[in-house]
Amino acid sequence: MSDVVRPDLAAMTVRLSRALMAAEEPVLAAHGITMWAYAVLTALVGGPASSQQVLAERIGADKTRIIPTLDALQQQGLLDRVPDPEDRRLRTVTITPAGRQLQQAVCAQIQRQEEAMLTVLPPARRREFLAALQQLSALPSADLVDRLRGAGHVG
Amino acid sequence: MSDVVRPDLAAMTVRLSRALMAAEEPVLAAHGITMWAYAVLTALVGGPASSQQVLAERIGADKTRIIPTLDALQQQGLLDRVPDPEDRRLRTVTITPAGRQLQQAVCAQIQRQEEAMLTVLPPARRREFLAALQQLSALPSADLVDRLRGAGHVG
DNA sequence: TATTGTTATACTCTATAACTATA
DNA sequence: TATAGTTATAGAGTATAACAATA
Repeated sequence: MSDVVRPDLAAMTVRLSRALMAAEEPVLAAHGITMWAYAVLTALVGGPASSQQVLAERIGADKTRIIPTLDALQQQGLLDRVPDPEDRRLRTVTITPAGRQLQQAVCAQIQRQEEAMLTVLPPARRREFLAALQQLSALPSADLVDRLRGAGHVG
Repeated sequence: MSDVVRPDLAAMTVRLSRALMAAEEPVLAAHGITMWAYAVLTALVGGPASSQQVLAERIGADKTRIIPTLDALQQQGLLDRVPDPEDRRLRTVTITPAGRQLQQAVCAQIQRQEEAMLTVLPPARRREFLAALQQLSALPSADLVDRLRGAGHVG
């Protein structure tokens, strides 16, 4: 199994990620939002965040890092920050209809681009690639790390 | 085709990349080299680089960015920089036997970790995932960008 | 003059640590 | 006292531009 020569996974995924992000940039710019803003909106599509910290963790960011982004999005009317009546330290973050609409528009355009790239892959391979990617990236971070660290006990 | 809901490719690959890089760090540190140093050594395994600029481009870096890395690797006896006799502006960069040995050791350890992670995938899916990743990351950057930008003219 | 390797500077991004308010 | 949100500061990482050597 290990005598098959291949580049490291990290090298390949980083390379791919860079190309994908570079392709996203003009789309995002055309809609007047940043990559982080898009990440925030996408995280809110599935439902409100009970606090800004929870929201930050959900997108792999620090709580301090998303504050300017939240300010901008709120000013643009794309999300709301409402103090939690039960604990006024917390702010529930909710996407607005305008925010949802923008996210959907950007998402559709980005995924259209991605599909164009994926046409290089034969249909079956493309299907399995997407499934594998979803499966791996759906793992909790801790699980991913554990699996990576646990090399040697390969069953 | 486009009514299948999935996260953006970039979101998934970036997430994966971060986990993979985090797992590589302790391995690299244990061998006394950085991520960029490992990238340089890996790029040289297949053969010498005709110039530092060529080498930099091969790993997606700027020519100025890898100079401290090259200094360190040379001092560690892991690569050689030899002025090209035909054009003394150029420096041919070659990996040394020690460098090759180190790269192989690190690579083996990293890929053992990666294999452990990939065991979550059914065998067929894992095979297609690796094949797809190699196919996509083997595309020249320009091709990748073109394919991404060219959404709509899907042939 | 144009290009490689090098260095130095400026800029962006990120992480850390204080500060305010609520509990 | 502990925690959420905020702000400010410091640090790492990156990009840009200038410089010396060679063509």
